[in-house]
Amino acid sequence: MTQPTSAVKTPPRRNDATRARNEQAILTAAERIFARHGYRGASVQAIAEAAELPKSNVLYYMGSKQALYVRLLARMMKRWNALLDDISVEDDPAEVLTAFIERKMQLSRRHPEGSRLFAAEILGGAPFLQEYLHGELREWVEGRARVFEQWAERGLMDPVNPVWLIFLIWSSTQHYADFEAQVLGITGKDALDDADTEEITAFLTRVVLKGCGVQSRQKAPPERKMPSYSVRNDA
Amino acid sequence: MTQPTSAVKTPPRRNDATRARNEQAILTAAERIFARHGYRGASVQAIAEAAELPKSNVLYYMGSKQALYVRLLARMMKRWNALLDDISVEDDPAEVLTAFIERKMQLSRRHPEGSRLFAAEILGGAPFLQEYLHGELREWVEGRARVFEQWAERGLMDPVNPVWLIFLIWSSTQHYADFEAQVLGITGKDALDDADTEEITAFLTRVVLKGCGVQSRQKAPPERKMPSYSVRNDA
DNA sequence: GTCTATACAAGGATAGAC
DNA sequence: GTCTATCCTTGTATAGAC
Repeated sequence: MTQPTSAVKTPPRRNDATRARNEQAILTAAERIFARHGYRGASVQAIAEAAELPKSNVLYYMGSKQALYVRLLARMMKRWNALLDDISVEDDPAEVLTAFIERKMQLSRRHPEGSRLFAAEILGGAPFLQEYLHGELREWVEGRARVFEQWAERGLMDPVNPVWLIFLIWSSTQHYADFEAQVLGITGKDALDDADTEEITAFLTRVVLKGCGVQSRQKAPPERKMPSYSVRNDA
Repeated sequence: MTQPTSAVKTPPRRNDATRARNEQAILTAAERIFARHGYRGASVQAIAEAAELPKSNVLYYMGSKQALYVRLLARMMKRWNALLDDISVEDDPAEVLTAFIERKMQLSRRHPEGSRLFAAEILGGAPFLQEYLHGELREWVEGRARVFEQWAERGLMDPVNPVWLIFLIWSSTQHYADFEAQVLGITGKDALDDADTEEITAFLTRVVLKGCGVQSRQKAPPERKMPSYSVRNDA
């Protein structure tokens, strides 16, 4: 960014690719280390080793440990915001809630480290995310909550507290990323595959929709392929 | 333990009370610090300051940072086990699930720091709890799962995957301790009071029971006081 | 632009004074 | 039994060699 595009002296040339590659390696490694040990517990040394780079290289690229951490948090918030599209009273409750649960599950599944990074930040009292939680996110929740209330008034779902409902969806989906170690320990699996994820998504969708008495205003109820699991899936 | 009960020379006498008081202070302080920063991120220094004792005093009483941490984990597992009573097919599904959700909420509410300590441990890959997760806890889950399955066979509830159901209850209740910072940020509250906790418990009970088609084999359905919240409870 | 060498604070743990 | 002083490691960050 600081370099003119067509400088007379072009010393950094093939280094652009190196830089991009190194930055990527650092970000990926750091997300894992921060997720695992929290901000304080993570050491630049450990991040550097995971990225297979010298320690000072990490600081050279990222400026400081804190800058790196904040950058990762921002990246995760960006991913998060990407699936927070607007909804209106006119939308179909069943469809909206189904899509909500599905996307949230996918986010946790695609970015488990980022998910845990976020969790660790909140667990520690959210020192870097106070503003976000009290501002942007709160407004988003209130907007959705108002729509849920209107649906309830129109008899499209039970009159449940919409905020608790949002928390229910967040927590139950987030669980599979944040508590992965527990999930794997109990199920005896090495990892959850796509089939597991689909089954869990179907289960959560079913319970939430039925539990809140959500009506589909379209044709058939959107109850996805009946999640009556066929075989017990432990070790 | 190393001291004979009736030694001729009884040098430690009035110190017993001091010791008990100091140990208690350390355990309370350490639980908070470990919960907030994880095992690595927590420093003995910070724990000592929170307990208002010199650093080496903490190590003197507890032996080492790791011993202190393990002790706190064990204490939390003990609290946890205390509410894991046995159930049988003969029990009433609605009652059992209601009690389950209620107790789990109470545990998170009474011991939020312990709850977060546990969460941080799992988030970090559960290095100290591998055995517990793969052994004791797994067996407990399997036992309960079998009962849920039998209930489903008898038509007392829908044939949902019992393991996902247990995870749903764990995650949705745990959320209010672990993600407290987020919950407070979004609701605009300073803290959740007893009324909030009761309302949330009622909401979760309702959604889970209804969502899983749980039948009460007794008289009236155990739907606790209808949780149709009356007033929006944000700031 | 990259990395080795180093500065200086904070980490866990212990020896020894009181 | 308690706490000060100290050891050695590890932490973040930077200066300067290449």
